[in-house]
Amino acid sequence: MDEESHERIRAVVASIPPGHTSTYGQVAADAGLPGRARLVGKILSEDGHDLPWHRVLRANGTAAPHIAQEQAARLREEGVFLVDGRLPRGQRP
DNA sequence: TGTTTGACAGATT
DNA sequence: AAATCTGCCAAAC
Repeated sequence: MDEESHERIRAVVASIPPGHTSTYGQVAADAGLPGRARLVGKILSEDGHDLPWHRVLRANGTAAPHIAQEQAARLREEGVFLVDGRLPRGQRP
C-alpha cells in the first residue's frame, strides 16, 4: 500500500462530523479504496490515535469488542446513543 | 517464500 | 437469527 491511501483514509475519518457515524467500508469507499475495509481498521489501530475513530462502526452498526466501551462512551458524549451496544436502525449510516 | 492474523463486509447455509 | 465461508490487503512470523 502507499502513503497516499493511508493519508486519504485518515482524512476521511477526520472529516466525519461530530454526532455522526460511518462504517469501515464506507470510509474505505470514500477514500477511493472500495473493498479495503480491513485496511481502515488496521490504520485506525496503528495510526488512529489522534482521529475520531469512535465515529467508525461496523457495517451493521455494532462496534469492535475491545473498544466497544470507549466507543459507546465517546459517542454518548456527542449525542449518539447506542442501544445494547449497537446503533439503532434509523441512525445507521 | 508460505502462513497466519486482524478496529471488515457480503453472501450463503 | 447466528454461524460459516470467501474476498480483501498489509504486516508479522
